[in-house]
Amino acid sequence: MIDDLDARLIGLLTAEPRIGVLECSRRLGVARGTVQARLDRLQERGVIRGFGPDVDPAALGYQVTAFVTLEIRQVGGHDPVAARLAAIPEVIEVHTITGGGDMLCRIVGRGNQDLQRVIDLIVDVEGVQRTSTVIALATPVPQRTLPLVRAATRP
Amino acid sequence: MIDDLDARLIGLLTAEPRIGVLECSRRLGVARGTVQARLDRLQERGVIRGFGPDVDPAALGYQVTAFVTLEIRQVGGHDPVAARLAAIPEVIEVHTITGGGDMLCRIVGRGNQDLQRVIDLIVDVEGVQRTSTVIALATPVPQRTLPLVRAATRP
DNA sequence: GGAGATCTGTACACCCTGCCCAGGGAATCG
DNA sequence: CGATTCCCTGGGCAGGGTGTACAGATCTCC
Repeated sequence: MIDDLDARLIGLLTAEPRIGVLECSRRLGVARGTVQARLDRLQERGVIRGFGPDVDPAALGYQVTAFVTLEIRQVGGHDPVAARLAAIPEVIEVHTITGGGDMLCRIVGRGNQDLQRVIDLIVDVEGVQRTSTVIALATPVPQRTLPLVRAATRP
Repeated sequence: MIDDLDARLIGLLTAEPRIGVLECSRRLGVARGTVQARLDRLQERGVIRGFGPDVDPAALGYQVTAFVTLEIRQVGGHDPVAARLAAIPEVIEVHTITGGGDMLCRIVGRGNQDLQRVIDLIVDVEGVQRTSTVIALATPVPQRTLPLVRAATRP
């Protein structure tokens, strides 16, 4: 599925995204063309989705993160609700889920008070019946995929 | 906080991460030095954390995502638990939270059966008392920050 | 043992990057 | 109001990276 060289390449790019293909080849001890081919294939296969800028909401003033579990009215299905949620900028991510709730959203706000405003926006969404919110106080493990990449490596 | 030009720049880089500074300046209709300066400042201020490769766990074989709420034993605090969770590659993200539970983790697995293995690993973590898992069935809104960037723009 | 895939080393043309500078606005401050 | 400061522009320069192609050496799997 993934190679040791691939894993090291991803690790290197994660640690220092600014370096180019040539520098990668030097650090990894392989030819430049190899790095280029690997990168192309990783992107082709979808392992690497892209190199988009990693924006920090906190630096934008959105310093509070919360997770909202939604119960929605069964008629109409999830899609219309998801579409309306997507129209709210502070809604960062939406999943449909198993279990007690129907959907799980990650949202952000400029503060606890602002968070209330966002939650109100969500409650007002057509089809949403009940919400339950937990606030993220700290993030001991920020989002990461590197350990996964290493774990997925089969030499 | 953030400028319209900044927002357009981030939007452009999100849409086409491969383009360089010069191409950005052409598309935005500003001087190259300006783009360079903006980018530097955005990174300096932490708005852009970096340009790391965006790895898709699904393409690595981890096709199931789930959210696990943990209750932990109060003695000892969160940190030791977080450290042990961080040692599990399939644990992608950990937050401490308000409300019924104490921690919220995002985890992935190669399938529902593999997910059970990961959950067992978490249950076995010293200090974890109870867990409650919801599986993500679909992701109508994948993680995004662009709308936030636009919302944060003050001209 | 052979076919197909992959890596290496190299070469070439192009143009992008990082950096610096002088000048012109525009906004802020006293 | 004048002065200061900040930011953008347009330009130039040196250096090196990128995309691409190709032949030969290895490797791998059937």
